[in-house]
Amino acid sequence: MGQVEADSGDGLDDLVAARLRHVGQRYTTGRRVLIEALAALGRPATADDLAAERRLPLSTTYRNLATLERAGVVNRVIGGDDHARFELAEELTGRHHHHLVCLTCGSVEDFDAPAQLEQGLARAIGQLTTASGFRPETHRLDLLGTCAACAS
Amino acid sequence: MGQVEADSGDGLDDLVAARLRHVGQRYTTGRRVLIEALAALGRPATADDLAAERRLPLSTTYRNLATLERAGVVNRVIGGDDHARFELAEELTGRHHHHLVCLTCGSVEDFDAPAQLEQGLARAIGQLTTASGFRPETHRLDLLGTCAACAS
DNA sequence: TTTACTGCAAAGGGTTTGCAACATG
DNA sequence: CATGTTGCAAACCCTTTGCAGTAAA
Repeated sequence: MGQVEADSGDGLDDLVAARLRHVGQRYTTGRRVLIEALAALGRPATADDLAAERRLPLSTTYRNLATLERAGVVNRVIGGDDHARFELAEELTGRHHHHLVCLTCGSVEDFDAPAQLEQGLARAIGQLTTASGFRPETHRLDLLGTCAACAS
Repeated sequence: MGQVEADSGDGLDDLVAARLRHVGQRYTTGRRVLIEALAALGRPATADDLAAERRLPLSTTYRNLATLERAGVVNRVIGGDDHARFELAEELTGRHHHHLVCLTCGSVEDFDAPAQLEQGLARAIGQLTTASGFRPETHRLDLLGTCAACAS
């Protein structure tokens, strides 16, 4: 499918607005704030993080993150604890990546896999499709371990 | 570290008993039932599944699964919904594998990755160790999509 | 007989939702 | 004006825990 690229701030805004319109939703201030926070942070954040940093009510934060997820603008990420984390969808950032998950504090960082590994993955996934009834849409590759902060 | 193999039923029992003893816990009937159910099922199951099938109280099921996890006998698996899923640890089954996660119903199935892919993964992980402060311990590779049952 | 385990009921904690007021197209 | 959105508070639901009784070493 079409991979869309977003370079600077306002280009991203336009894209988000378009996607929201596409599912019959508005691009309100609260949602723009969330997008800005996610773009600025550059790694998966919990709803708590976002709500606290931008002084938003938790309920609205969750609701808007859900809406943005439905619009294909935000992705939910599974971390190391029971907090859901959110990041900008890869389609928006134009950058496929994976996650380093800290088993101690639950934090998540981004990490780029070598191209060769991605190719191997794609090949393996292609083979699998025929073997079982499962229809793969995407994959997630996480490295679980200890982050720099927790290792010290 | 040492990879332990478990062939038939009672060998597995002995292994589990040893691991439990090692953390000062007993191998009770309830725990044996859980291990049996997990071994019979052959794929990640929710606490609900296990409790319902074997007529066990949910609380005891959760508690025993936690104990078994602490003993290194059971692993917690992240699925497609908010239910935690559990499976026998790879050290016990002697079989490294990954998961097919259904985005529709949340179910999880096992799947073996090609050896070549695993090698590529190991290599990429090795390179990463030096590049960042993150210390990887293990990895998880999940294919997200639609299971055979939900595709129909 | 000491220590671990069970089962019930109640509490925890992240997430979602009902509802009335508000804002936006 | 019609519809989507907000914010508070309450509900939800998976999971954990306190406690009194039971079973195992």
